[in-house]
Amino acid sequence: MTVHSFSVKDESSPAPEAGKRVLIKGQQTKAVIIDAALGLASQIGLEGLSIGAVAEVTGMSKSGVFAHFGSREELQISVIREYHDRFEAEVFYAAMQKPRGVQRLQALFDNWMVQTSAEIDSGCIYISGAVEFDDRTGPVRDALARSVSTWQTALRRAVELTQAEGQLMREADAHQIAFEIHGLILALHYEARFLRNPHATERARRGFSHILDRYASKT
Amino acid sequence: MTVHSFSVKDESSPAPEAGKRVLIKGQQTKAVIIDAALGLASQIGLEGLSIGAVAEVTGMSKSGVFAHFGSREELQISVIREYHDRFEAEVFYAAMQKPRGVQRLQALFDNWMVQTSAEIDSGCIYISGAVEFDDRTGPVRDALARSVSTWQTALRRAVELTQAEGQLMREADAHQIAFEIHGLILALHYEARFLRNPHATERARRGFSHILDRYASKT
DNA sequence: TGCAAAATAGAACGATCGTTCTTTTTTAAA
DNA sequence: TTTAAAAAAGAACGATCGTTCTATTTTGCA
Repeated sequence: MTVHSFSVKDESSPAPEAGKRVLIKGQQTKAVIIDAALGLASQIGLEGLSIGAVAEVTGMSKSGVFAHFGSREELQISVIREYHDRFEAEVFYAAMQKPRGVQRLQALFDNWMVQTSAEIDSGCIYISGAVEFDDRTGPVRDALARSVSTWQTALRRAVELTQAEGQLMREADAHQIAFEIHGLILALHYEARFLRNPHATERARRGFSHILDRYASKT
Repeated sequence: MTVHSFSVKDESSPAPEAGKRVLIKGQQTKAVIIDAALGLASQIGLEGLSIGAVAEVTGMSKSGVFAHFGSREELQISVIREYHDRFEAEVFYAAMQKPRGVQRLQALFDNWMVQTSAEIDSGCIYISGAVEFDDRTGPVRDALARSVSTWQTALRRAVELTQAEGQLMREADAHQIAFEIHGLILALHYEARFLRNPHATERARRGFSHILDRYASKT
């Protein structure tokens, strides 16, 4: 209820005073664990994420890691939450400083591209997770689907704002536009990460401008 | 060398006479196993595929299943090969009876859509496998990448034929067109399978016609 | 029908998994 | 500095994994 935002902000923690150390030791460690777990999950997927591997990376014992979460599922959900927050910050909020309309939409797409095919390792949890959990049920799948849906809604709103600004056809279906944009990101992820195609980024970029052209308001 | 075809046909088996039983018992069983394994892999992925699960589904013992392949990797590769063959038959060859050009391209896309989001269970191994193996190396990844590349080449050829027929701009980059089409299929898979969005099929279809429009030869 | 070969089963291996329980160490407030 | 709580480690559990080895059954040709 309080967790997923993308534009709706609320603080659920006990209001930390600025500049003051409020994290007790356990919470610091937990943050380190989640960071390591996110790194691992980005490479080998949420399903491949094992507590033993996280323990090894962080230099802790398995039970030490486990104690912070109580179950592997809770660890996975924490990773999803962390990814959500970073995605929100680096893709969504980073684009919000652009003026609404096509500039902001372009910034969202650019940031999304970076997040999806970042040079080093990464790999997008929203994409790998969708494949891993599309046949499963349970809290992990729910958390993932909710996070993805939140982002999709935010993207669609950006499209609608662009329409409202008169830079995209008002009659167009924003869902359809968002669907086609999503496809470009997925193709980028597929080609860049799996097939190691160096032209993928340029193709996605051109595809996006094709979409803008197609739905451009006829002046 | 002899295995991946997509338009180049050659027989590597010892020429079975029509209508005659040539499969020795073991090969029949192997075919049953691969069929079951493909079904499992379509649901839980190539990485989730376990010999124990295949044994249970087929009513055999683990070692009985294992003996046919010698390793789990070989089983995975066999599954990829089987998927390749079915994909080729149901998507590629099924569309080859259409006249070259936009009709054939449309048929390829339609067949591909069915293969990707078939109502019941399924799930496309080319998509899930790409996510599972994008950070790995080895023979399984190689087999998968080779099979996908073969299909992409076939798709691109169909685009080029459509250009040659004068139904798509000759100046357009066939790679770019294939990239955008691929994106629609990936978005369809994502939305239909993970998010259970019932409108995904229609959106993919419309996206495809948008691509045809955009690259249409200016008459 | 007999018989070698092929196919399958069964048991066991080491490894890794998530999890539980117990013990030790570390933390942070009094 | 004392002390109770929090954090972390350590050992062990049952389960499952791929694989190996040996024994049994089934096949298909002579």
